[in-house]
Amino acid sequence: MAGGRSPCCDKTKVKKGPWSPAEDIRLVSFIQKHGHTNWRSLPKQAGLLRCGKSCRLRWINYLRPDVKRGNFTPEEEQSIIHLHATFGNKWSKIASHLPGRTDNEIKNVWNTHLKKRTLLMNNKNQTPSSSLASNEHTNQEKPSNPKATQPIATISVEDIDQQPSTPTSTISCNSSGQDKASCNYEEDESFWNMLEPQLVTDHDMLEVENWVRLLEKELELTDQDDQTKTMGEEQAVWCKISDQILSPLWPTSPTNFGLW
DNA sequence: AACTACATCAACCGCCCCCGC
DNA sequence: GGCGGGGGCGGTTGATGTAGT
Repeated sequence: MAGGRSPCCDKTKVKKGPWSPAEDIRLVSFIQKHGHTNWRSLPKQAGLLRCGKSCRLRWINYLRPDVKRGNFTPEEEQSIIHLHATFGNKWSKIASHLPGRTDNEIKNVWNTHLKKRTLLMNNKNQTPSSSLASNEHTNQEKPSNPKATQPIATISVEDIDQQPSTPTSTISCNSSGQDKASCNYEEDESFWNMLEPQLVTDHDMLEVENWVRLLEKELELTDQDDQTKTMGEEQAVWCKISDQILSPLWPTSPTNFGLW
């Protein structure tokens, strides 16, 4: 890097740290309308004081509608162990075998849980359990297209509810507004359909714009408020978005939400 | 109840790869 | 073929939550 390439953004003019609900909404609505052809210019176009890379990370890891939230199932954990044995620290490669899971999430799970577990196993001179071996064939070579597979796991509302709630991880598949029934959205073809590129009509655009405007108005998330709201207030606002507005719409009624 | 240590995970940083010019 | 820019990846950090004393 001698000679120095230009930094991806002006570090003095970008906001760092946890994302606020208002920023999330801005990013989601912008990507819904325009997609993400250029991450570097996206923050400026979307009116975000963020680095393009930060936007990309936020979208990929948390805001994408197909991101699976909640605890990893034992099957997923075993898959990660096996895939790590095969690929090493190639987290994106491992993630490609686990639909809905991100490399960052997998990396975290490995570093916090699975690494220790495998070390313990190795110390005890044990091979992974027989159940693990039986899972090997079912999980190791998962096609990257999740549509072509059986669901690798079923996320239940209870699973998700067990997660510590953080104000920065909220536009997610959290159907807390629903009953305690499990959320088998992966089996729902409409869920996967919404991930496919679709023709965007003017009517769709209008609906999204209206939806975002309604949200911002209802929650008083105007630009002016962005500057003045305290973090606590933002968290409260975000709980409101998550519990009252997003949850009933997403993912059970993706068509209500947007354009995918 | 207060304090400390440990665990978790979202986010940042910097390097590398790929692709277009 | 070389160069530059953008995107992607992996390592690391720091804030926050939780358990233990």
